Amino acid sequence: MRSSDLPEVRELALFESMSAECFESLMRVAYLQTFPGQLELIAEGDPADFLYIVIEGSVELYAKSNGREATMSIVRPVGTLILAAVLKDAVYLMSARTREKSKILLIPSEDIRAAFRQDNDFARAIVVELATAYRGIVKEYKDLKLRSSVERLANRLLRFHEDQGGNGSVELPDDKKILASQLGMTPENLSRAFNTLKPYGVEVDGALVRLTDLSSLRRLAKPNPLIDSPST
Amino acid sequence: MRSSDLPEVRELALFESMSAECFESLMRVAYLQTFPGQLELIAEGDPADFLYIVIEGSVELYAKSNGREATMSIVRPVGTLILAAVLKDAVYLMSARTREKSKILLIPSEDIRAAFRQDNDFARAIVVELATAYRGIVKEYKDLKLRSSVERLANRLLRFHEDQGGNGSVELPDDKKILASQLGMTPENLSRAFNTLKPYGVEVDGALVRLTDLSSLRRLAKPNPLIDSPST
DNA sequence: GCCGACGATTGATTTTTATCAAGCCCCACG
DNA sequence: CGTGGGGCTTGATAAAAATCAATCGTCGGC
Repeated sequence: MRSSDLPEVRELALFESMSAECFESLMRVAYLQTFPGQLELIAEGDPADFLYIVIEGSVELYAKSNGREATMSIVRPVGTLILAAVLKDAVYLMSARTREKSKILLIPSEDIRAAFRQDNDFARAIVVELATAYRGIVKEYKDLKLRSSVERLANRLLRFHEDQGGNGSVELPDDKKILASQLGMTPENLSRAFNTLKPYGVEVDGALVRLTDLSSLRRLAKPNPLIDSPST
Repeated sequence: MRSSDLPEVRELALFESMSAECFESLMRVAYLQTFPGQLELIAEGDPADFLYIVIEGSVELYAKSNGREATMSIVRPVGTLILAAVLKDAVYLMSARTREKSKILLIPSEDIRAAFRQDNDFARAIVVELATAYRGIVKEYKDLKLRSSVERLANRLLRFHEDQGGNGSVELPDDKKILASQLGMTPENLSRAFNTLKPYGVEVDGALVRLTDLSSLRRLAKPNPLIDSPST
């Protein structure tokens, strides 16, 4: 494919400082594919053959062990999956499935590693990307270790609220089932957690949540920038 | 200080491919200091002024929120703390305290970032270090999200056992209080978890644990290389 | 050598969370 | 149009984990 097909990829922080030459040669070996929904793109344990970049749609990263399964995160356009495995030439630690029909760019990992060796600016961009990803998961780990499930939900709602402009209402971006798994609880418990938050001005109507008493919700949630702010 | 003072630092994966020149100039601005035990080196939220490298002793990384506190990890010689914050020029997400009298090398973060800009081999070494750290915490997050506390303990014991040569007995590297916090449980619950493992051949005597029925313990723990193996 | 602090353990109890079961609603599909 | 399945909720119950309280033992400091 040609790089002109995907200006938005070129604008990714990961690629924008890359030399034109390197970028072109990466794009030449890349595949742009459209996948149906609910398709397993990656199974954990498989060798990392490709770097995946979500162009349209969305992808769920999840992990399994014994019979259990947990959603790790949702990747939306334009975002990359599992850069760390690609760089280390290791196996994937997480599985990935499309949530809906999605357009994905696949770049062979050997070519990513070659570009990383050749292009110093690219190597530096990767460092920033990895450092950001690392700090992101540190925050999620703290969230899970230091808070109860009701607190996690309250803080997540406040974060959504801020992301969405902060006008008192929130649109849940995914199914409640997935939200529950992201927050480390069962769907039943998520439902009950919403009920617990009712006295704090949380009114649920399907995917729409109204926050009618923010100060009281904040008092309960005690949001912490070192856990909740998106990119500190 | 002179680089000849610390051959073991030069041998760190992070520094070994660095140019002699860059390494020398980093070492010139570095401080080697000895701290007493139980001293708070870093408070989360502070700007990342230094990269810390543990030369002797050990350092506990922990996080706080509301009243609660959780141990994130223990760094032993020769290991680095909070590289990601240094590279992003951000605030620390975790606090750090010495566990015992410890010798620490401090390198101003601005100098680390300068070296990262100048020395391409160093930039690449950082990528590997960060990717490894990222995958490490992904595993811990999976551990916490997908297993019960007894399973976490069983798997941790099996990992210690392997690290220590696998001769049927295990020496716990830290206080049980810290082990409990690392595993995401209270000390009381750790004690009870050891008791529930007794039928699986786990005999505790202080910091010494004897594993007398490995196959039965493994059957319970169901170790998973994508969670438990140190550096996959 | 004694005291006090702290780690560890145990028991009793409460809180939190998961599991099991049933029912509702809505939408896609025949 | 009806029907079936999936997402969601609710209730009842069970399991897991935390909390509170008390005790024991050890070790360092006075």
